[in-house]
Amino acid sequence: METQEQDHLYRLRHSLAHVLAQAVLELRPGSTLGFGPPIADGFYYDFILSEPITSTDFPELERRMKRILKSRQNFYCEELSGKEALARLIEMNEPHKREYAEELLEKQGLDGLTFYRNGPFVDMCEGPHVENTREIPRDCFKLRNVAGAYWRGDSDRVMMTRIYAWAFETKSELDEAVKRFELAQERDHKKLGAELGLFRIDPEVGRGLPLWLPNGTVLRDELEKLARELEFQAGYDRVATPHLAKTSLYYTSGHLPYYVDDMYPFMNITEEGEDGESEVKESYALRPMNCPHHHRIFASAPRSYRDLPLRLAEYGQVYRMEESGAVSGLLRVRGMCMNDAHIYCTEAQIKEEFKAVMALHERMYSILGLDEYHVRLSLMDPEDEKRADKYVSNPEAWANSERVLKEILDEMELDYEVGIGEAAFYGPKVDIQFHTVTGREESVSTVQLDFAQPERFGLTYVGSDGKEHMPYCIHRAPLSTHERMIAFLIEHFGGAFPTWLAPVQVEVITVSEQFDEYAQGIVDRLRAQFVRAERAPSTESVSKKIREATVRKVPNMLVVGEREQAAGEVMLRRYGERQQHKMGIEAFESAILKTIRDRSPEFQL
RNA sequence: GCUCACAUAGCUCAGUCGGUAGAGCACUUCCUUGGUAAGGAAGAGGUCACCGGUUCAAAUCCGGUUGUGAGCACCA
Repeated sequence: METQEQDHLYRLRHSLAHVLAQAVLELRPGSTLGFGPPIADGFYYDFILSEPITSTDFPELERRMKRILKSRQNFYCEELSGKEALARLIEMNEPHKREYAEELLEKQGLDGLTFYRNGPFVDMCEGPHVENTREIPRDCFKLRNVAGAYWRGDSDRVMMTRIYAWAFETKSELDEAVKRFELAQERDHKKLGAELGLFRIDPEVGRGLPLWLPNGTVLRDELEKLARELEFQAGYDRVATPHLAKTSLYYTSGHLPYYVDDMYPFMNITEEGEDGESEVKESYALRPMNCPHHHRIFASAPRSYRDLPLRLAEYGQVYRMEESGAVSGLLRVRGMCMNDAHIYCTEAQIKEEFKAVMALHERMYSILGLDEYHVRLSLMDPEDEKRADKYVSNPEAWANSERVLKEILDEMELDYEVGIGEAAFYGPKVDIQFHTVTGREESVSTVQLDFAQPERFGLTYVGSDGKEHMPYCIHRAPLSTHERMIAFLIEHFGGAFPTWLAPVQVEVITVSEQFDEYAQGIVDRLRAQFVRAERAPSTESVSKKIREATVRKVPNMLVVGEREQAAGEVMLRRYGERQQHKMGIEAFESAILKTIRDRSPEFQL
């Protein structure tokens, strides 16, 4: 039953895509078609338009679509032979459809193709569709936005105009989805980041180079503290390395030439040669990743199998010249600080270390309250295996590490999807995928088993047999970068962070100025215990001060007046709760210290 | 990088037909000492993103640049 419903929704969306195309061809005669599939929450259709369309044309398009729905058009399916299909597409003057048809017939060896007709509109399409447009409520869809999209998802091909739309079975489901989306936008990390004074991206400093404001810096510090503690317990050693290195380091690492487009241009120090020409004396690069520095630390001393696994950890700042259109808020930046570590181990230790890394992920995410993510095994696309610009050539090692990663995930009984073509240039990886509140998917963490770099760096350890062996390297960053992780945390909590993470943990609010001294005493003793407590300005009304603290999403408010002062008490008002709790100062202090120490999601009364 | 849209006070926004700029909040000062989401008053704050063009006159129209957003491509 449920799948039937879903099938019907699929057919409805798919049919609406044809209705949209029909309306667009009415409004912009001479336009040609790309693809128009159903997607989550609706559908889209791609066009090459004879005249541009913008969202100001949406009312007119929607009117036309409704008229088409009302006109009770039947959907007819027609099967044509390959020859007939191509002839039809030529006649229809649909070059992109024709290109795709040729590919389907030649490469995939199909005998024929189906066409669907409804009213005057004909489209080459697999179907399925509804039987008649009257099955589609006239108020169950809404045009959403217009965007550019490359034909066949290929940036070397033409850019088409894509019109997105929402579509559901009923108007109420549509309204709900639109409402949900609008609410999600309220949680957008860019919006909350500005409102809560967490970070700012200043064009004067540079695109994708966020400035961390005091409140946001608290989030970074707390995350670093979390990582330091859990990684200490997991046997990591902390190191610290510079943000740049000689360019030659990246030749050794193999990042050049694969990665050069993502690196800031090199800093060349020149000197005038004997011929008067200036020549490059030294060249430095801002690092796009931390691994080469860590590899040099591994190489800084002779290593024995007794030293392994060696786990080198650092919150390392890296810089990547992301393309201008990719940069967005904190999600895609050009300067970022990564919860990085490299684990050097023997072949026999790989599985145990990898599993420990996955377990560390789970522990960190459970503390942060993040439970909506999925695991992706990212493999190379076999079609691109030979492409030297895409993947390091070492078929045996690729196959080997692919097998090991699969075995580990299966042994851990983790649910995971497989992402073909998502591998790193030097090996397959396990990615942890999150969705933003508005539905965009991003990798938060990447775990990689690296066979290539230890070899390129000539890393070795002396085994129990007295001979030199090459270590394996596991790259991991469970807390991602500060930038991306904090973007997700802001959206996850809607800016209302749990006490341990909150920039201001306690706001002390006096009923009137005469209790300022009492309030200051509370602030002082909490701050002495490293609780981030503040006193609200004393010249405002109580209501105003409560509103201010609420708007700033401070998790704990303490209201104090005559009654509290007399009894040595505080009145605790938690963010989002109306119920208040009266308690002694000592009781509050020990409760909040425990809440912070345990990183508890709720205040422990 | 590509397509489209947008850019007015710290923030959210208004500004009609082209006639040299406005509100609320925030900020500063004063009054108010108030018991649970905005107490009152006054003040200050702008090269209307930038550069150029059209015009007697440009926030407004045109072109370019930069930045931002959505989407596409990219994403160790």
